[in-house]
Amino acid sequence: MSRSTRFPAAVHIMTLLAVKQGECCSSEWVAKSLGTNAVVVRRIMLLLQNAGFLTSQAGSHGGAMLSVDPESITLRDIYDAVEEESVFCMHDPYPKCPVACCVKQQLSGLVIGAEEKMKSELARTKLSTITKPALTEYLRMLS
Amino acid sequence: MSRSTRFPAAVHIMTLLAVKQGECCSSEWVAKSLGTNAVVVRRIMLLLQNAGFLTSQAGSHGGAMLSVDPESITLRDIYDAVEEESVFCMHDPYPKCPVACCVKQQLSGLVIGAEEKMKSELARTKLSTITKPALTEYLRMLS
DNA sequence: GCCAACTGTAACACGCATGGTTACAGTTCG
DNA sequence: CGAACTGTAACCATGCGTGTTACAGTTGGC
Repeated sequence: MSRSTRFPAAVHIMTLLAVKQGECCSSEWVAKSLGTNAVVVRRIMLLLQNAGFLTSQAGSHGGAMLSVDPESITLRDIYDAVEEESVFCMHDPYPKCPVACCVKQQLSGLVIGAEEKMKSELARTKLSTITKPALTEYLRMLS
Repeated sequence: MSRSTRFPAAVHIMTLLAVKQGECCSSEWVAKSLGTNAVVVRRIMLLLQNAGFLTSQAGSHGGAMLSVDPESITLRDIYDAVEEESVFCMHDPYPKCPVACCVKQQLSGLVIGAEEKMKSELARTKLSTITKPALTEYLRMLS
């Protein structure tokens, strides 16, 4: 896979923390649900911490906890927190060709606009849209 | 660079052919403007041929020619022709965790929608929007 | 104070997509 | 026939993302 799975993983992490609201979750436990390694989870959690979406505590009985209301952030916020690269990658045309330069310049603006539309769509969905049904599923499993 | 430069390169190629409308352009010549190799150009040209956007002719004085009106196709058409992978890549969560499965299922639909918005934005721009100013630049260079 | 259970972080291996490059068979025109 | 092309295969280098191990630092409980 050439594209990053960080975004879906980050949403997954945030949802798990939301479901376990109030409890500290160890990266080991979270990694089980993601089907991956604890270190991978901690790497993504660091990005989410930098964005202020969760806090983590070292030491025994430590772990991570949500520090925002799922109602107050959107999928775009999560996307921006973990995915810095643009989905488009410009090539590097011959600088002395006027056609090449013209194309590059115009296209640059257009792809930024297109990517922005994608992010705007992500912004229309609150994290709670994901976490609420997940909580329901979780409670059903417990009973 | 992990993301593909095929889309910008393809738009660049189509623009060069539009500017040289009626003439056969060799992949060697196109490659100069792109700042890359002739084989790389031919690889992308094959995708554009499959989409019916250009035709190429083997043999001496061969090369490629545009086979569509720049007014009649959009950047989305070009994007779809050369870029098959989704920009989002789902992770593979632990299948027995109800939260994991719930997140994956919901997110799948949402990211498809977001990507569609991006493509829709590309569809708003005709190829001619790029080729017209490029032609102007080209003519200015000749004079 | 010590141990167990955590996080943070570095280091390295691995797989995979992309692009660069060379090579060569096939086609076409003069 | 030879020159100038395309189409295509083969191989390498590079970069990114992920998996994995290892280890220093922190915290709570005994």
